Amino acid sequence: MNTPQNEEALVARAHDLMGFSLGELAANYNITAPDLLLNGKGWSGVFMELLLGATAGSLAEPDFQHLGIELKTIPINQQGKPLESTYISIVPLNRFIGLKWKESEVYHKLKRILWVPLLAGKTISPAERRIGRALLWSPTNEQEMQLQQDWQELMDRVALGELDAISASMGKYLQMRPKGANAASRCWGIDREGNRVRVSPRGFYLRPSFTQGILALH
DNA sequence: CATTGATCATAA
DNA sequence: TTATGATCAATG
Repeated sequence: MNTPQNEEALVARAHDLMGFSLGELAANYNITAPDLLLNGKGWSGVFMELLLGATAGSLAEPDFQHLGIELKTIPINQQGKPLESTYISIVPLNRFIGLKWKESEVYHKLKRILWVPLLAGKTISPAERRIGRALLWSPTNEQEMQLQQDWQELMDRVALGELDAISASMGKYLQMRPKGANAASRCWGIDREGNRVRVSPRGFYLRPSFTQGILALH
């Protein structure tokens, strides 16, 4: 799939997909949707990248590199309410020295997002999910201030090596939670004395209360 | 029933 | 291992 050359083309392409189920669209590509969501958690996101022509692959950059736009699918119920939090990026546990908000991966991804709602639910298979109205979004000044505050509070703890003092209950909009294959996963981090140590990987997530406000705008 | 901590699939 | 894409499931 070729990549859209501008925002308008990207949004138009996303709107053309509205109303289709992922199974219907997958058939056009001779792709089979996973039977169970458990075994294909990320499938709908990857498939939407294909449909819309994303270019970043597994790079730590916005999906549409030339447009500076990040793509996020978001599961919603019939009332339009998000069913899950939204993963944004990995937490830099070992390369955060001097890191400023505007240089962070979180900021670069959050500054412009194409949200693609998927009508979902426990009884709806991946193939049965239907595409809703896509929405191109950027945080308001007020939202960005709060996001930055959340990020700073969490990263301050990281910088002090106080990972054990961080819980998912911190952060008004942006939270920090485990992000790994399992609880035994390890990456490099810093302890309170500044030593390199093995720690469990974390990720930044947007709370459903925040994304609900975004989707409710339209 | 919303939330927090844990988990699944895949690429390089 | 670190990154992408996310949702699961135990718990309060």
